[in-house]
Amino acid sequence: MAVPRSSGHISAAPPTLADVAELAGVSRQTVSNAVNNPDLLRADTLARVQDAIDKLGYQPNRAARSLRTRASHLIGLRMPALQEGTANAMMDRFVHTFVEAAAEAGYHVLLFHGDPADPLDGYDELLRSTAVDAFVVTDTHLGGQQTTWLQSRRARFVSFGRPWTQPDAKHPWVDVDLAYGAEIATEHLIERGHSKIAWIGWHKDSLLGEERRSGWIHAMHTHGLSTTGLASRTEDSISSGKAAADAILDETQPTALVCASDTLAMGVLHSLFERRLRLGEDVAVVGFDDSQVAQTVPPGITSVRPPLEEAARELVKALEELLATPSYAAPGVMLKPALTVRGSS
Amino acid sequence: MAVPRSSGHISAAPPTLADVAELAGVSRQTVSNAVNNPDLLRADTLARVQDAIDKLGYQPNRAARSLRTRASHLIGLRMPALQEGTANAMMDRFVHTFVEAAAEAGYHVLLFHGDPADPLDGYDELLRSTAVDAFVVTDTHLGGQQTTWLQSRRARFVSFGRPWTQPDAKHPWVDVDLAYGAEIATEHLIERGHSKIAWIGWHKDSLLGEERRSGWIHAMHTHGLSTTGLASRTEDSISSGKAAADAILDETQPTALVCASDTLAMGVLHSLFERRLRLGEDVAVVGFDDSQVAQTVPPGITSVRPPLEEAARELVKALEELLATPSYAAPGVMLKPALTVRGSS
DNA sequence: GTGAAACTCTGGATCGTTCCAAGCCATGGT
DNA sequence: ACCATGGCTTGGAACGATCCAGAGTTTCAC
Repeated sequence: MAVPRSSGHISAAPPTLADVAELAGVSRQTVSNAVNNPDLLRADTLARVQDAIDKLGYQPNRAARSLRTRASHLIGLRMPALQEGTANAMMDRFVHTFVEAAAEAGYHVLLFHGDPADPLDGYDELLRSTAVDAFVVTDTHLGGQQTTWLQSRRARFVSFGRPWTQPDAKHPWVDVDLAYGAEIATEHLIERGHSKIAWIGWHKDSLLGEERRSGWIHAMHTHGLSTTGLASRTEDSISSGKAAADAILDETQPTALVCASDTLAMGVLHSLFERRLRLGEDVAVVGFDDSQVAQTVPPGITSVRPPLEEAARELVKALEELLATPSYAAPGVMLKPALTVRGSS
Repeated sequence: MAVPRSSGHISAAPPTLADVAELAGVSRQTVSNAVNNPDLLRADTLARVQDAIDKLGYQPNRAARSLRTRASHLIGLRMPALQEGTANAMMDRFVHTFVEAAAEAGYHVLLFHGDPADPLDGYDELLRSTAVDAFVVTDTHLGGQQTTWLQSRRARFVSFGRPWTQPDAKHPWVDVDLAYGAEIATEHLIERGHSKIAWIGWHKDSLLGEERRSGWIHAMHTHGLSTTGLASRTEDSISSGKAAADAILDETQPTALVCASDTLAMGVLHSLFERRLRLGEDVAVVGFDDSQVAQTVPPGITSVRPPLEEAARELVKALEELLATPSYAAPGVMLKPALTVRGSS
């Protein structure tokens, strides 16, 4: 249009490539190259164009660029269901680092919402409208519906969580070895002199639950300790954690408990509170997730801390490769958690 | 182009408006109208076009639409700084409802990250590249930098948090009346028979802190109770909450404490834990924010619960109006919190 | 039966960017 | 002096949608 803009700084309509080109006295394409392939330009031309860009405060229009390149530089993330009344806010930490790492790689995160009852809801629309370049899927342990569906649509995605039910899945994934987590938690308690160490975990049909439980069993057996009468399986809620603790404390009188989640650990704390037992002195407790609750409850709950920051960064790395080479098939990455020791043990 | 696509369902390239038009035997514009202004079409034509749309699984390409209409249907939200070691994860609840409400209004949320040291970082790029239609600003109590800057750039935005330092600000905002929150918290304790009720709050230069404190003072004075020696001002951390509680419990021996945050309340709990005092029996405690920690710690901490869900919905409503009528100037909305009573009082 | 208004539908231009193929201009070997 | 070479730059076309002005069709009053 060649309509000269006053300053470009506070003007209502942002400057375009053509404006920059005119100011610098070059063609549109040269400006585009200056932005995307600076090494194609002669040094003096580049400098001139850069000056014009800075002067106008030019930023390429995202919609136009997306349209032409068929890439939005957006990564879709469906909001995990919010669980009130539990201790688990770890998604916060994950999302935070993910957004940060994605920004460094030139991607922004598109948060969307889907009907909690339908794990697929929301993906389709974004995919069809080419609104995002890829997805991050988070709740793979609830069954592989999302990943199989996305694969069938040839959508690009990475998952935080191994493909539990599809050993042949080819998408990149990152997960945390929580069997190992349960193992170091149990061994920590053994080192502290405990030998009657109970397990409070989730129902048998929870893949995650059985995974964690196996770590406890392995540690116990390695050290020649019996596990009979020491295991309990229940819902992931405070009240059922309390009920399980009540039962096991009455029956077997363990001196320490390993819980499959901080939520269950809080249930145990409720049981201890009622019995007027002192946490960390009369009974030791270890939780999972290293949630804010574990961090702040006096005297602090020892907890298995998943390396969410590292997981987020690994996922972004995988995404970059995936988007650079469409055929990219990464091996999954399994990360090891660490134990954060606090007053409860 | 008129290249016929095989099925449109699993094909790599999504169907376009032209594909639909060809299949339905109408022009592109007619399809566009079918999507955006269905009442302009004759009933039978509309049905025919709809059929074609369904058959091909057509969704308008977002980039193309954005380019032409200059609207991205994205709302920018800068990730609030993550505070580990505090009890405050309320942003989670807010963001969740916000994303949900925004989705209903046809908007998605673009999460971005900015240098924590620079409250403006990140906004500029998105604004210049016309990546978002508007922003939601959240931390207004840290000073009005973001809002004044956005206003000067003529950006559209709403804020969660009143314009503390600019009484003449014209953007829509929603906030929670936390002076009222402190008031009902204090009155709740008075009703339970307490009269020596201490306040543990933030430093004097914290606008939020003084706001909440005034509610406590008001309630105390209304009931003819003295506040001398009962107020304490400190950092928002567990350790300083504990220190403040230690000091005030030694000096004035209050029977109840109102804390400006759940984090401070947890500090108090640490102090009680050390002194072997029973929470809710020997000493009553009320917190702020109704965080997961307050919900889960035995026997539960009574806490002032901000209506984050309602706030998020109000903000989306304001956004819709703002984007519909650019000159829209809403009065701010002030919401009242409620008290969630638990075992700690 | 006729003209105008109302209703439907169409084709071309456009949003701002990148892709593509071709053009320009020095350089250098013959 | 000439043509090939390669580095830089250019104008036109395209991405997929909507805006706009106009064309075709129907409806209805006179």
